[in-house]
Amino acid sequence: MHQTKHFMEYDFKKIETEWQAYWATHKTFAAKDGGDKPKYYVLDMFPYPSGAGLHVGHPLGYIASDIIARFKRHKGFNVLHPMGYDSFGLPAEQYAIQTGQHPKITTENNIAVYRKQLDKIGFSFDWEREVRTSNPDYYKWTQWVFIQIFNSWYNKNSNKAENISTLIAEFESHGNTSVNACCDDNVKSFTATDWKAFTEKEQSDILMAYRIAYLGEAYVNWCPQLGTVLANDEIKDGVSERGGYPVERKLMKQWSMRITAYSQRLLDGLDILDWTESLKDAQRNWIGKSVGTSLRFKIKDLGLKTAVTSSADEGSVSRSEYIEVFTTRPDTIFGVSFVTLAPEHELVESLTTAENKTAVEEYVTIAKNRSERERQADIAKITGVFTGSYVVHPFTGKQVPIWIGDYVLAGYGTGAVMAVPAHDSRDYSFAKHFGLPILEVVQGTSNVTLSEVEGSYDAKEGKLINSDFLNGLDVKEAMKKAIAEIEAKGLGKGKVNFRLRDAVFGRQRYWGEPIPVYYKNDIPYALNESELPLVLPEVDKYLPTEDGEPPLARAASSWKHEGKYDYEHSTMPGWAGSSWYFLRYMEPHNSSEFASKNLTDYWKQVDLYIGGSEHATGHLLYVRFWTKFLKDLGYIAIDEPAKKLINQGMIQGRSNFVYKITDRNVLVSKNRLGSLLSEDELKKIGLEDSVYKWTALHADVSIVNNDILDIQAFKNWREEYRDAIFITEENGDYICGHEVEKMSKSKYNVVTPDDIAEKFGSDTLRLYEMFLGPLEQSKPWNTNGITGVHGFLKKLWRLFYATGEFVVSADEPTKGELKTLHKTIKKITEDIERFSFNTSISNFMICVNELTDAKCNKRAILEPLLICLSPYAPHITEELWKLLGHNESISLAPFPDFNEAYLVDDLVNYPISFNGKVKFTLELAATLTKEEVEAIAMNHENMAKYLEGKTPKKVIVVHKKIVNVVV
RNA sequence: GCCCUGGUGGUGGAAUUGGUAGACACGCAGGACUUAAAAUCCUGUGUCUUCGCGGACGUACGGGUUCAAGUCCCGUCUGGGGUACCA
Repeated sequence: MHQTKHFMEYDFKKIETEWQAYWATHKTFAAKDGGDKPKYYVLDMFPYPSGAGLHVGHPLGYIASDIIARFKRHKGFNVLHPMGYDSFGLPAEQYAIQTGQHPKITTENNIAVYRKQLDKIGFSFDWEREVRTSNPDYYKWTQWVFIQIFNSWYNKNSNKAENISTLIAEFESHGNTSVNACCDDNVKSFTATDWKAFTEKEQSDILMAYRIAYLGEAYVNWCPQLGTVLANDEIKDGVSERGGYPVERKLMKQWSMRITAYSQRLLDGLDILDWTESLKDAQRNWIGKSVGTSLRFKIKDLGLKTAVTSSADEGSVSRSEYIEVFTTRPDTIFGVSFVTLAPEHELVESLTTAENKTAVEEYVTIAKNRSERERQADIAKITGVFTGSYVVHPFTGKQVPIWIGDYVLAGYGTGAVMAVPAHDSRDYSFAKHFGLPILEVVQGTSNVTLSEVEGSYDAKEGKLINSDFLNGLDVKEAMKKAIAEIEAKGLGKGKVNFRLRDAVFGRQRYWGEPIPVYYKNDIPYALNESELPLVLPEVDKYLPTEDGEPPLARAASSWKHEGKYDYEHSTMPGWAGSSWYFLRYMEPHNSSEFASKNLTDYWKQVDLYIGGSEHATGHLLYVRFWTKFLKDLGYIAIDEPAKKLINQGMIQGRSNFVYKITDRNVLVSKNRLGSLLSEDELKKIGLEDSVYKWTALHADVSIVNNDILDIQAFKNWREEYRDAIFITEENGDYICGHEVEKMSKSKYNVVTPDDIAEKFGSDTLRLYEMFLGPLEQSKPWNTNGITGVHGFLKKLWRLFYATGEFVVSADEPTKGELKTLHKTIKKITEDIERFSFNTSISNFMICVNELTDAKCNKRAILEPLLICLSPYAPHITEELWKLLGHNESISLAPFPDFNEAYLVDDLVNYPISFNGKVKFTLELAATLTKEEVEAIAMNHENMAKYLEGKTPKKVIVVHKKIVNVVV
């Protein structure tokens, strides 16, 4: 008797460990490199194995992708579903700095923890293909890609990257005058003869200006405390994301990637991708294309000394007589009331008149030294200074003052703007602040003039006024005409600008890929492919050297190329390894190529990519860039890494609080706060009256159940509260407060998947995470409903064990049972295909509820149901599948076919509504025509009651849907 | 500020193309089984009103389109995410 009982219970722990072991030993989920089946590649965004391990938020996306992977296998696809680790990164390095432990050890330990946690959830990853970016046999190929990029230039004529040798050949035969490349702005022109006469160093410098991976001067976010450069997305609120240290702007020689060469293609590529519009919008904004025109303003000669510029320019006139601006609103040219230069603008000094010199110098010094952080802090503060000089308006001939303002950025456009305060809010604020004129030239549709409202009219709609030859035109026409006029007069030309900046590629850190470059006579050379990998050397400390060199400068003196030449001391940024990893999974153990062409051709691109939206503008732009680059050079056949992409929402933490009276060891239950305390209580805690101050303290969520604190557990948890007095509710409960916050250790609100798996099993965890709500929506974690999905699994189990023993019947299913099954197959398939996992679980619940009510234990129904459910709850379904007598894993079974015939209803339930409000319903034969339905409804006994003697104006019958009577 | 999202019972959420709002689950209340608890099962549960039948209201708010609006349009409020003067 006892044994039978043990058998009939759903023993998830035993089932789950056994099946996880089975999948591992049978390599059930290994992907095949080819075959007759169509391929399907499902990828999760690369995790960084942090020391804290996984919390319940992390697996959300993995569970979704795993369901898809398993579903696609049932549907007959050859599925590639790999996992690995983006294992270079700052936390392990910070830990190394603090403790001296090699980041490699830290990383390995963390990975071991991750792996154990992942295995427990029952994912169908092909672990044979695991990759780690910090392994030399992986980063060998990251370095190889770098060398390809270093050895390439971007040819605007062919509109793709080409090997640098084609550029050198062009230089040797024609110089650079007819080269149409993406390169540094200030490259001088030279002839073939010049080129041949240049020294090796000079040639190297020139080529550097063309390379797609190049060493250049760049303003970077320098973090002195970390001794490294940070990317924009590694900075939050002006301080480093990790560590929270201040960050300043600094001009440094840095390795960079000419991603800007790909701006237009990165933008265009978005159109064909099946990504969410919001994600695509984020990328579009980040790339920031603006179409406008360049325009030169002649500087009014006030007897200033001749301006000196560093760059030669096209055209016959020396640029020093002009200020060039970029504008997207050439139509507003007659509204220009001043011109503003960035403080760093090269003409600032020469344009400053003697009487303004002191003020300008003072301003420029302050503005230049203001760190990014300060500039962000008082963004609202308007600062600027007048130079004393003027330009001449190209159409009116009037003089226009030249100002300097730090709202103009040196790095965008030309570093100078034509200010139209009436139609640009930034110019408007500046003009208001300094009392400069505001000239209205666009009349909005509202007919309200600017003097009647505060602020500028920025919209690109309306008619031009006060604008000479543009008068009466609408904005669009005026733009065209203005550009035509500007071009005709030789003042400028139509131009496109991008907000996207080149990406800094060097980090002054230890724990990253060494950049495969060495320096000989001050010239950087890339390593030969045969010399890869350049292995990360050992160092005594993970800090910069005393004279500010990166940690790699600490490597043994023998760490030199050919024993003599210094290697580059910077390492690659975190995004290097993740920019191509999806390709390595296609052939992770290839030692002669990053992946062979026949395999990249077979797997092509990721069919479904799941990950967090925080990577919208970082990782996802870089991986698109590298993919396009590798395509250009012919290494791969596709130019977008992922066809479809879904962002899973964040799972936030739900923190609990207890309330402590200041200076007393007394904790007050939430609902008693601010209420009167009894005489007894006051006496106990030594207070005169019920007025007191209190603070909220985080309580560990694991000792709080439905906001009720386990007081004893709390005392055990916190030594200092062992003797605390608890002011509870009347029933003796201590109620905690709660708040939604980020899940983190310091807030004691972390829930790990292990906790859940221990209590309810991994199948329950998987179902519950999906049941919580739509995948893409953010939501706080809370276990309130978990018993519901756990109960569902038990109910499923009981379908097989209704009598206490495992019994299934071979009887023919009834019409009703078949309907239940096929309705479920249909819904589940639709739901999976639109990634609506929460509703599919509801549908499974409905199905099991109906089968339970029907007392159905028929094999013909339960077998297909198990297959449908197995992507969601793989362990329990494997077990029941085996008990049904199968020897092979359920994951190999084909998905059941859906048969519409079982769903056809004989009757339709027609709601009868009056003016849209439903009053009663009618069950009518599905075969009835619209007219018959109308006739039956109108003659129904209830009709008179609701018509209240009125004649219906109109009756609308929507076939098989609804009847609406208009009265 | 700008861009993107969301706002539906006590709670998580459902309603796929405009066609019975609140599926499914939690919680709560009552009941069955049990010495008791756990587990399981049954019934009820949007709000107001009514003894009840029923009726009225109801998808953030205000308008509109429509025979019919959670769904479409206009305006407002509000939660969350991204971005930071990009001319």
